[in-house]
Amino acid sequence: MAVTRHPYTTGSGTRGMFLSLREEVEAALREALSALSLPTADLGIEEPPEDVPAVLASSVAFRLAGERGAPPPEVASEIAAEVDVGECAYVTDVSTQGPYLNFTPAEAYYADTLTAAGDAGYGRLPAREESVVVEHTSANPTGPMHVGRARNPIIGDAISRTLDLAGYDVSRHYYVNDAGRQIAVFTWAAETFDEADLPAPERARADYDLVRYYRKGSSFLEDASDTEREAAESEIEAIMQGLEAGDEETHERVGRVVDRMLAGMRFSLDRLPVTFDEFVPETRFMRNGNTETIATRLEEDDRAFLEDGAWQLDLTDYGIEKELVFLRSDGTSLYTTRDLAHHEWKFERFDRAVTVLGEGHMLQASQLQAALSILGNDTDQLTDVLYSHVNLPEGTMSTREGTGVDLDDLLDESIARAREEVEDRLETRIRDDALDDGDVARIAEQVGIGAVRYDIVSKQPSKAITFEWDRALDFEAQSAPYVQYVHARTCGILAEAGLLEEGSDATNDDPLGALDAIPGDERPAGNGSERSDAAIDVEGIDPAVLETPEERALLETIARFPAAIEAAAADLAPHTVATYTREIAEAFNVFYRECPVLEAPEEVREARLALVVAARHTVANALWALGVAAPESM
RNA sequence: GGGCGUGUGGCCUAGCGGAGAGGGCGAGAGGUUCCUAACCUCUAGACCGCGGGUUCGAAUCCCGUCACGCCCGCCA
Repeated sequence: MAVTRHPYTTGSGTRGMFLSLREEVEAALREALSALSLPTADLGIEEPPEDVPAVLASSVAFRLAGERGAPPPEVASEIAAEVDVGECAYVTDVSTQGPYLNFTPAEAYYADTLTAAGDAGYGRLPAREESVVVEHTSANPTGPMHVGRARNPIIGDAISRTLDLAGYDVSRHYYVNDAGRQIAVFTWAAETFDEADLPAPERARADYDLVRYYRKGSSFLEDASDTEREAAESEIEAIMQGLEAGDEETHERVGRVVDRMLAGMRFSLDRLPVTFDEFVPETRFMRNGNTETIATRLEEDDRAFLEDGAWQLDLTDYGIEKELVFLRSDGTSLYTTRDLAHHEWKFERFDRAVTVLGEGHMLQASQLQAALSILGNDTDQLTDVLYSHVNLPEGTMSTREGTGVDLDDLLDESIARAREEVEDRLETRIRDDALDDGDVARIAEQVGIGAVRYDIVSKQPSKAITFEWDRALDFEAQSAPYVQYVHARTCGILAEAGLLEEGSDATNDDPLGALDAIPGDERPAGNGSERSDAAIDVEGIDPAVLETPEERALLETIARFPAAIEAAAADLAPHTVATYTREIAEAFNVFYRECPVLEAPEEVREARLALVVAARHTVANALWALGVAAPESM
């Protein structure tokens, strides 16, 4: 019996029909080329343009034309004649179109896709025995999160989710900078200045409260007289020395301020929602002596030298002109020295480490990699994902100077605009499902937050973004609501068919409850028990009745989802998942227009309902990977 | 000055060696007695910054050049 069902399934996930198809095509093509005594190094597998009725194609004939002494189309025919798809479960035919070989999927390709995507966990790849720690955000605890760095948690969280779906064992870390001069200044300022001399906080929250002291301290140091400054500097210096020496009282003083600040900042992150498995304090690596050990080990390297009393590392061997200072002349460590200890700690606990950081840290990051290598680590374990900061039209955003847009303000504004949108549409709404105030609030939250996240995650991190309100908060097509709407539409149909409990995600007054549509930190697991779901019995369904081009195109798009996750995980490129969501949303909308579901004849109706279920799972899980809510109604 | 990154229709963006360069916004024209029109269809608009090169084939690779961004602290 030919095994056509989930041939690559292990554990709870499946790699999907598209990847299976690709492997079959590769094998069949390789075999044909061998039979013709042609090289098989480059098979030229690619996805054909939209109007070509094939799922995969090959352009090998171009490359082999010279060797074969015949024009590419002729070589293509020759190869096609040799290809045997008899053993393939998912390929039914190979044909040529000029120099191209086109592979047509078999009926089982569509049938198995419909079955696989009937699982609520569709898109989850089989578990790998590989742990990854994703470090992201790690913003200095000196003030509220602002938009300039907002790409970090959003990209970092999407990478974490995508790796998770792809089968990795993922941990999310926030590395807390609770050492160093900035924090010493902050602690000194918080203990020194009087609340009465400060402006009112912008919000009643610890981070907005405390940042006033930090800003006050910074401006004081700029404007102070020499004697005032010297007095302040000696206190700041004392804090830094205390931290370096592992002094318990200093650590507590700093900790009080940092912990409060961080607790405040976490409110902003929770709204996205972005959460962490662990907050790793930088001082841990000073207190446990590892930073000191690192410095000692570095001193022993030939590339280390002492200049002006400071220990440095010559990194020209690694193509880095700028030497790395790892011990100041006063014997204290620097950020990178501690980060070295931090990374060795990560390497001991995880197979791989991914760090999401702003482009400004690039030199720093390459110095870190070089030094890690000198210390004998395998730096292939570490990958940096760099993003370009979000700037204002008038310049950069700065916590210290108080220039910039707070993330909270952006989210508030986005939700407010989304709410206006929902209310405007209420009047012309056709669907008879009587949204109540709770629904309006829920939808505004899901759409407002989703739009911000989607806007950021859908772009390549390396591209610069200049922040403009209207552009960031555009709810028109090619934004989160476009995709979210498709999910709501699938749910609408399923609810109408009695396959979904209507409004199941909308029945609470808790403002955070709106976030439940993202199954919290529960992952698409495969049992679908965490949320209302349409149980469809795929057994009695004949997928062959799904024969219109729109149905086929939608199924083909659904079939590619696991491959899209795999590629996004391999490249650490969640924006490609966003591109995918756009494609499936488009395919669904065309299907929706052309193919009535509920009014269709019995057999077609059942099959189309199964297709809607499959589309829903795919869209929901793709949005999950991006950290964008999937509303059941809007 | 050096290093890294980015340059795709008026604006934003995908594609990063192969089939007339996809989308979206904006502009123009249509579509709803029918599962939610936050939707769909059509039209106009691009010598993929510029100049060379490699290749059967370049937006994609290489070299040069220009523009913009970031970095070049005993800061983080």
